[in-house]
Amino acid sequence: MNTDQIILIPIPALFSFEECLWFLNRNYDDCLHIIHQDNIMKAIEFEGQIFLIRIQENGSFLEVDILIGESSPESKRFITDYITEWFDLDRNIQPFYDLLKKDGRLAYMAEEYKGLRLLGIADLCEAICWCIIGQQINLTFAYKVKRRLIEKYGKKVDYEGETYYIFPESETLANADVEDLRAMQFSQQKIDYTIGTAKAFANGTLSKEMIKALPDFTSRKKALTNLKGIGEWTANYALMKSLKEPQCIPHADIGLLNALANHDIIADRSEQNKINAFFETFKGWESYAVFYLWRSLTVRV
DNA sequence: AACCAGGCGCATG
DNA sequence: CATGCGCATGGT
Repeated sequence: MNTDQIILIPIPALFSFEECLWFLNRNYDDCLHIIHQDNIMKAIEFEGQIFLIRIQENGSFLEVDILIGESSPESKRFITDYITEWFDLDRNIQPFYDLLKKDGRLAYMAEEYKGLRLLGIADLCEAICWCIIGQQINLTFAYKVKRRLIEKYGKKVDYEGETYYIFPESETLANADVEDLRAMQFSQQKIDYTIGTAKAFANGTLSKEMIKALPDFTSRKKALTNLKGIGEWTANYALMKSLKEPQCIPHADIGLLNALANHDIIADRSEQNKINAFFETFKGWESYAVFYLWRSLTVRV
């Protein structure tokens, strides 16, 4: 490959590409990336152009190959930033590991999940739509619905017999056909929420930059929950995945509650005081604690 | 075959 | 503010 098509990104301490890939894969069918033995491929868009990138480990670097798309200083900068954010490479997670090791129930995670990073969703609209799809249904089904939506409305690029998709533009979703969404097994409410969210992004009422610019966590959450279909759970999830806010707790998340119960942190779902006390000990790292608890739900064989 | 899913909005008390 | 209900349907 032409060296001009290659980007090398230094790997930070406490980073495991393999752990991250495994989490992205798990046992679900996510259509926004394709994972092979030792690399991951994904289509992303920059200035109206679709890029296909392949990421793999190369010594102490992540090697990014630009398989489709014009390599330029600008596009390389964009891709580097994109991957840095996606894999949360800029964060020093040592303080989180120090907290993990202090908690007898979770200390094992510092070894078993060593180097796992909070995987992000760069596009805020995508993160919210994904939440809406996933509300109150099982993940296997949620991924099916997501795939139907993306295959119908997303941009795509073909490469060596595979198709790589990009989450639909908010403008496209804002004008999505209600009957189509029903056929994809969106409930009527979720159609309203999804199109409403897409419209807010499309008409400029809402944007990631706008949310970022708000002064504090509470006001950022409030700006999201003002939208129909975005409750406490969705707002926390979206801020965690898209803005990488460190203090997100998707209260009432069924997976989180199950994980807390598995670790004997709570006995049943009503023990809010115990949940609060637990997260109090992870002050400033709540999102990471949640993410690692989610990780614990899928056992590696 | 009943019960559960990475919830939310709205109506009540 | 807290609780309860309908939504909607696949997965286990």
